[in-house]
Amino acid sequence: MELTERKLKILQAIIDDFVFSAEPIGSRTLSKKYDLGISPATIRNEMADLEELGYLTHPHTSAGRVPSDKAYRMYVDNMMERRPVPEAQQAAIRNRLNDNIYELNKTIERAAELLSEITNLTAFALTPKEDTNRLKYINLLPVDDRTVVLMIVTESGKVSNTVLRLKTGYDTRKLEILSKMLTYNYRGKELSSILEVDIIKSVEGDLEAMSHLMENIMPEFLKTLEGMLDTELYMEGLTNIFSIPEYNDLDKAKMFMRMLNKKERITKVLDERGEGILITIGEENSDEEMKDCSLVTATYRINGKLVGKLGVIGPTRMKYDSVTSIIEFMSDNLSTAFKLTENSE
Amino acid sequence: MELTERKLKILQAIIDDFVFSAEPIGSRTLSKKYDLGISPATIRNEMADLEELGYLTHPHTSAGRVPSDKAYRMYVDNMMERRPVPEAQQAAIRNRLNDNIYELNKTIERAAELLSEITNLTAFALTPKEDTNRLKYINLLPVDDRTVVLMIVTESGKVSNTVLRLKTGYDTRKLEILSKMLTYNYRGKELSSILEVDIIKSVEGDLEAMSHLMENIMPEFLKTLEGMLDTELYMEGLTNIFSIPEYNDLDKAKMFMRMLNKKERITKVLDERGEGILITIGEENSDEEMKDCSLVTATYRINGKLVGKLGVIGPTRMKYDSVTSIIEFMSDNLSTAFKLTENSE
DNA sequence: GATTAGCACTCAACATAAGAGAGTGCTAAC
DNA sequence: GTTAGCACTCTCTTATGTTGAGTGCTAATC
Repeated sequence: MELTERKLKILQAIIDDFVFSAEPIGSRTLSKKYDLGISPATIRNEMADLEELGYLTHPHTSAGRVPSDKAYRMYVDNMMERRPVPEAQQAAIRNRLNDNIYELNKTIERAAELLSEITNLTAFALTPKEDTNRLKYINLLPVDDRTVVLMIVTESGKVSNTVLRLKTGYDTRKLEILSKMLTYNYRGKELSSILEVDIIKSVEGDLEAMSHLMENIMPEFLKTLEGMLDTELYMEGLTNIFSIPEYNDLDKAKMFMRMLNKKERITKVLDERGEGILITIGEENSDEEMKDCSLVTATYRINGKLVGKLGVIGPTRMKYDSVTSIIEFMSDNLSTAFKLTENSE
Repeated sequence: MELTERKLKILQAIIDDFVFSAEPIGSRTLSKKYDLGISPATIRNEMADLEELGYLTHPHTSAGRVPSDKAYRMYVDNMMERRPVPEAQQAAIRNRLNDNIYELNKTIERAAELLSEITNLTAFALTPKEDTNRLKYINLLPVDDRTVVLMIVTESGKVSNTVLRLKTGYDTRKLEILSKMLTYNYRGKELSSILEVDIIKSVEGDLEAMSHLMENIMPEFLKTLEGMLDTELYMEGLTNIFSIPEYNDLDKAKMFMRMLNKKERITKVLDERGEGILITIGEENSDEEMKDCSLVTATYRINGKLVGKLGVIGPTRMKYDSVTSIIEFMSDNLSTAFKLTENSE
C-alpha cells in the first residue's frame, strides 16, 4: 500500500489535532474541523489504511485514532516546517542568556531554566566534558597557617578551587615555588592525561625536594582535577509535567519524576547522543524508561571545541516544530557567546 | 473539662495509630488494637470530649477520629520521648557527612541528601548568611591577555572566583599591585559593609592611579561580593512525597511540588526561623501554603558563629520523635565538623 | 455515677446498571 | 472510488443500591 498525498494530508491533520488536544480524534470530527473535501466514511477508510501502515493506533475499538511513534517520525522527517523563533522571543532569549557569560555554569543553568519556561517542558543542559581541555595554571594560595586554597585554571577558562587543610604548617615561599613547579610541569597537558599514573610519578620525582608539602597537596590536587572532569547536569521545569494531560495519572507522573531523578542515568543518555539537533521519539529511545517520551537535544560548543548538550524531554506528543527551533536557536546562541568569551574579537 | 490521664492515653493511642496508618481510627478498632481496659462505648465518650477540647477532628460524621494540629502540638511538647539515633545510623551519618568537610557547600548538600534518605521526607539545608563574615584576601590572577580571575577568600574559609573579561589588555605587574591594594583596603571588613557605597568611594580615591584597571574590575568585584552574600538552598527527596498517602491525590501533590519550587519563598521562611530545634505544625506555619504541612528545623554553626539551617518538610502526620532526633544529631554533627575545619586542633 | 450494651442513623466507598456519545467496520448504493 | 446507512463497540457519566465502619444517644448494669 502506498502513502498517497491524501493520506499524508489526513495524517498531518490528525497529528496537528492530537498535538493540540491530546484526545484521540475520529473521522467525523476530523472532517468537520478540517476542510479535507471528503466524507467521514472516506476518511475512515484512509484511516484504516494508515493504521495498517503503522502510522496510527487505536486506544480501543470505539475510540478515535492516535498518531504512533512512526507517525511522529514521519512528521519530523518530512512534514514539519521549521518555524523561525519570533523576533521578540529571540531578543528575550539573547538578553537573559548573554547577561554574565563569564560564569559558564551559571549561564548554562540559565539556559535550561529559560528553555523549560518557553517550552513548558522539562529542560536540561549538560556542561561539556573537559577531558581534552588543557591545564593552564595551578596556584596555591595561603589562607592561614594550616589552610591553603588550591586553584586550577584551564585553557578554556574553567576555574576550580578547593580549600585544603594541611596536617602541618607550611612556608609561604615554598608554596609559591610549588605552584610554579606544578604549573611548569602540567601546563598544556590534557586534564585526563595528568590523571594517568605514570605522569604523576615522573613529576613527583622532580619535586622530591618539597616532598613534605607534596604529600599533603597531591591527593587533593588529583581529586580536584577529577572533579573538573565531571560534567554537570542542570534540570529545570520538573513541575511542568503537571500541566501535561499525559501525566494526569498519578502513577505516570511518579514514574516520570523518578526516572528524571536518576541523574547519572540521564547524564549518560545525554552524553551518548550525537551532535547537532537530534530528535528521538518514544520507542526509538534506547533507555527502557524513556520509551514513552521524546527527547530533543542540540549541542553547543565552547570555543568551537568542547561540546555540551541542551534539550527537553516530554511526551511524544509535543510541538516538535517550535521546540526544535527554540533549542536550535538557543544552542547556536550559546556557541557564539562562548566563542567570544575565549577568543579576542 | 479536664484532660485526664485516661484521655491522654487515648489521645496517644490515636496519634500513634494515625501516624502509622494515615487512616482515621474509630472507637471499636482502637479498643481492639490497644489494651486500654475500657469498652468502645467509653472510648466513644472520651473521644467526644477530646474532640470538644480541640484535640481530635472528624473528617465526616461516620468516620473515625483524626488528631488535630493541637494534638500534635501536645504530643510534641508533652508526650513525645526523644528516641536516640541508633548507633549504626549514627556511624553511617558521620561517615558520609565528614568525608570531605572542606567543601562547605558540598557537605551541606550532602547533609540534605542524607536527611531525606533517612526520613523519607523532603529535606533541605540552607547555607549560612555571610554578612558578618570578614574579608581576608583578594587576588587577581592573570589567565590570558584579556582575562583575569578574581578570587575572594573570607575569614571563614569561603572562596569565590569569577572569570573577568577586560575591555583592554593589562599589565601583570599592575594587577598584582591592585590585588595587594584591594586586600589591604578590605581585609578584616565585613562583606556587607564593603557593599555600602561610601566605603567604595573612599577606596576608589586611593586607587586612582590604577583607575583604568579599576573601572574594569570594580563592578565585577562588587557583583561577586554580592553573590557571596547569597545563601544557597539545597532541597532533596522531592519525589519522596509520592510514597506518602497524604499526597496520593494528584492535585495535592501538585500543590506541594509547586510550593516547594518557589525557592526564594522557602529560603525566606527558613531564614526567619529561630535557632535550635524548631517544630511548627500545620496552622502554626505563617506561610499560607504550608498550613497543612509540618516543618522541623535545626540550626548548625560554622566556627561557632555563622548559622545555617537544616530540616524537613512533610505532612503534619509525621514521626516527630525520630525525625527530631535525627535532625538534632545531624546539625550537631555539622557544627562540630565545621568547628574543626576552622580552628587548629 | 461511671461504664457498657444496644440500636438507629450516617456517610464514604464500592459495585452494578442504564443511557449517552463518539467512534468503528462493513455493505450496498451512488 | 466515494459515500450513506446501519449495527456494533466501548468509554464515560449518572443513578441506584449495598456494605461496613463509625457515631451518638438511651437505658441497663456494675
